[in-house]
Amino acid sequence: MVSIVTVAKAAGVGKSTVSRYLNKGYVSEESRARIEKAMKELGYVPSTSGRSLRMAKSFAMAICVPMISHPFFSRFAERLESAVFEQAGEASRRLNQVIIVSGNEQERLKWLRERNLVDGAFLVTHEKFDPSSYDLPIVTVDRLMGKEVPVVTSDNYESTYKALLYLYEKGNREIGFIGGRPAERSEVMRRYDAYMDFTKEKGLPVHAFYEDFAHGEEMKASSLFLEREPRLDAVFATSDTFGFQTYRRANEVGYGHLDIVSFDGCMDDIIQKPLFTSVKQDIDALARSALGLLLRKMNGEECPLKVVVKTTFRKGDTA
Amino acid sequence: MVSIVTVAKAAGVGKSTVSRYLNKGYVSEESRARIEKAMKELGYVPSTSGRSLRMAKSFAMAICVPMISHPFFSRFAERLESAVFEQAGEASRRLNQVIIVSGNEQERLKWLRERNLVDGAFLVTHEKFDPSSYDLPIVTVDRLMGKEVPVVTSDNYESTYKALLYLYEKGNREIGFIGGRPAERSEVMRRYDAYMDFTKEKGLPVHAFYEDFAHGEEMKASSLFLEREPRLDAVFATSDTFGFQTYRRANEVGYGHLDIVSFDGCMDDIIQKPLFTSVKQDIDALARSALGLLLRKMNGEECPLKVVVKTTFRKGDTA
DNA sequence: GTGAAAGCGCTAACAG
DNA sequence: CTGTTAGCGCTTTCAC
Repeated sequence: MVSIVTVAKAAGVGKSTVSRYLNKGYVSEESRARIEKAMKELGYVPSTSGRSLRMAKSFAMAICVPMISHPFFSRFAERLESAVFEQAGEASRRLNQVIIVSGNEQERLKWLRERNLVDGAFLVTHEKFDPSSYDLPIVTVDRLMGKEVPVVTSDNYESTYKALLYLYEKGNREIGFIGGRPAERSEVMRRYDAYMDFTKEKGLPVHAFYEDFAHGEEMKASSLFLEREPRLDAVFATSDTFGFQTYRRANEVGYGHLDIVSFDGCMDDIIQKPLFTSVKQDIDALARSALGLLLRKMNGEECPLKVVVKTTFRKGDTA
Repeated sequence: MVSIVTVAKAAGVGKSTVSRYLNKGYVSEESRARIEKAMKELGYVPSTSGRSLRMAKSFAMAICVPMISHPFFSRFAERLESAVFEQAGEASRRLNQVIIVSGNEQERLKWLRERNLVDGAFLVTHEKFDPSSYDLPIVTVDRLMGKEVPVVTSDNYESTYKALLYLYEKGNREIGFIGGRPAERSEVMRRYDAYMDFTKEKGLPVHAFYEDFAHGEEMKASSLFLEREPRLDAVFATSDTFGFQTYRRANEVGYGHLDIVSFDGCMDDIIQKPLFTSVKQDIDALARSALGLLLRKMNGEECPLKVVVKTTFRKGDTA
């Protein structure tokens, strides 16, 4: 294997000079040129294990999601992964790999942490969890974990409010709300706040179905909801999965016309028809922001505690 | 940090004895007890970076998929990840982590390989690719890469044939076939073979739409297909996404009754209604088999070149 | 600016 | 069965 020593010999310098070159330390123009030449010729690539051992870092990070097969989570993971790879660079000492943890957050993260297999983590879960139990830089998406843990989120309140206004201005007066209530404090709850405020302000009746469903129970929830609320003319759903199931169920039971707006708007490539009218989260921006925050945290830099990413309203076929 | 030396001292033995203990070498009952005690008390956890450096291995593997947000791929990744974590064990030197590569297979795998960041890889892609360009143990799902690369796959031919027979026995005589034709040699093609054989044997007309679509083009393809074939009474789709889009499109244009069977059957949790009549792949078994093969390959053990996993036929609402 | 040397945690000879 | 030793590739003092 071609190591730093091989390069040093070929370039006729000491190995620490090569290391310094790699780490942007002071190196003369002369040495720099010879080192670069040697590296190119030998096809040198720095060894991550060497660095890891020496620096007690892994250059890897974990992304924890409840279920990787959920549309939003898988897309988030996808964007995050690209973002990490882009900034990894050629011979740098930046973050290299993303390890996906799907479910079992506590156990897996503990395991990875103990072995120094990750330098930081993103939490996109709602699992009950004590952040202080790990001394590991953490950034969450949507989840509020306390003053020290930065969170990246969408403008949940404003965009939900706007979507409701849209439904209202179309003439709807019986507007329902369906969604999963997070078990832990989460920015996602702002969507519910917006609904409650909106209905109050406009003097509309409240038709909310907001409980702690597991992912995968959307179908059941939607059925119950429509059964309980037989006179809605519109529904705001906190996720595509809820929106889709409500749409399906309404068709199935011949509910009559129902305007539907869903939050997320990330399933356009799977369900192209009907195109859901949605509040689209900017998943790419969420992922990039989250990465930015984590990198800062890991470097001990100043780090904002909250980043809000703008959503866009996309009119589709369902409202 | 508590290392092997800390443990050795506490136990009053040499560090190589501890190492031997860890690696199932010869250790006296006496030493074993003292080491175990010391480890427990100190909360020792072996360092992966130390091992990686010494053994020139990463204990990580890559799973390459075209798109992690595709239902089948994300579920496969999920199962694989659990399987890996289960066998990782307490203080073992087995595979530890799964690194997901979504898209950009060539570039990313090269990058990971150069840095010794993976010991092996699963390929679930159809990207054009020369396996010999990496000296890395590889196992594929469905894809045929040559005599040295083991493949895990479902009983594509038999199960497709059975599904077609089912449609036939329901009385259908105009049975269509829609699917994406893999760019590279793939076991998936056996589904098409089965269709061609079946129609020939039964003397049925061929209505096949089988081209090299990208993931995400299912909707367009289904529309074109139904336009071109206005008289079908049944369709066999090579994936849930194709099946779903065909179903949607047929409803949309008032196609008339159409029995649909889809391959995969992995979207039941997203699209619970209608429940698709499907040939369900046993994703968990596929993942476990693939892992088994890769582990063998990585250990240089004897390794079967092909493992076929049984599917099950599940009658739903669509046929 | 640069090189020599130490050492991160581990495994694998090797000699006992 | 066990301890000593060397060394994986790297970064980081510390003198020069």
